Amino acid sequence: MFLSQYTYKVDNKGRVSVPADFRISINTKFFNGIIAFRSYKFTAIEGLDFEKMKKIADSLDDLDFFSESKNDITTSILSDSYKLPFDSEGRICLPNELLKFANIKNQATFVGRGSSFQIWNPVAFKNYLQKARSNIKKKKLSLIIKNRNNDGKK
Amino acid sequence: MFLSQYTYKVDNKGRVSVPADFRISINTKFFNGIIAFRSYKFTAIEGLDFEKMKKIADSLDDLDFFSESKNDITTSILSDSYKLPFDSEGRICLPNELLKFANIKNQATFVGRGSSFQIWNPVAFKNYLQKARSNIKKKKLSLIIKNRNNDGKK
DNA sequence: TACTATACCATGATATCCCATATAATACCA
DNA sequence: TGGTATTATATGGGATATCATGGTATAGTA
Repeated sequence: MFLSQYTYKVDNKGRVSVPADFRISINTKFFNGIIAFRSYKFTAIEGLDFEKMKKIADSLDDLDFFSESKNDITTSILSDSYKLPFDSEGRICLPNELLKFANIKNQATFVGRGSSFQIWNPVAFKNYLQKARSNIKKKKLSLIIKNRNNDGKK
Repeated sequence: MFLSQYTYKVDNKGRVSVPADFRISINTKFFNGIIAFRSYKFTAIEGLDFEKMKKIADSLDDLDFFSESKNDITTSILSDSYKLPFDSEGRICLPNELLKFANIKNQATFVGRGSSFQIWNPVAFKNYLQKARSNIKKKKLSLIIKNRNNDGKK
């Protein structure tokens, strides 16, 4: 499980160390590295392991070359994804297209999200985190939701 | 699994390098190359390996023998498909008929789609990708996928 | 013979591997 | 508990191999 946050340097080759703690959570049976793609909600990079991406791909793949609706999704998820292998030091090399999208330059923040993680511009993430916290305080939504989930739903 | 996109040059003989990353995903047990045919939904070329083509052929074979439309599909897929072998450098030679159909001239973009891939005119694909992205944002399809993933599969 | 297609060889750019070092975390020992 | 040794981890740079691409040669074909 991916937890907490780590901020590391991005060198001039685009290389970043993946947090050692994240690496032990990554299933490297099929591919020794991670899959990365643009987030749909945030200006950040989504990261997960090969196994999880394969599940997503399989659910998209009904070997149906004639279906219309799934084509947009398949294209924008799978064609926009990158296989990023670890080097012997546990680093990955982030492609320019992703760096630009997430506005990452010299530093990157790895953010744990349970079964996946994100890679942010450190400042952007700090801002987002602050906003998220104050939202929670204002509305105290987190508790309400949790309670509703515990009793109300099956 | 075929992921991400690669844009390569097409030389005056019609030769293109198949992305190295795609090559390792291609099952070359039965045929050292790919199968290519016209896409039905896009102005692009569909690509897959021999094994997957065999699965498609088998699944078509199981369909109703007397259904007109399915016979048409079977005929047009199987008779319009090309076996394109790799040369020693991992290139294929795209037939003129496919190049013309997909409007490919000097450059071609290989697009990963999980268990298969497509070959596009780079500009045409860029336009389509942009459209697909905005469609997803509009309709919030990303959520639909996530949900399908969680409960849909056993 | 002319034309096409396939096999073979060459090269430059880029990404990957490998080694070196610093710093932080941990273990060990007094 | 305090201090030192040892390991793990992040980071940097240079060497190496891979890969895309161009060209030439050979075989097949009409």
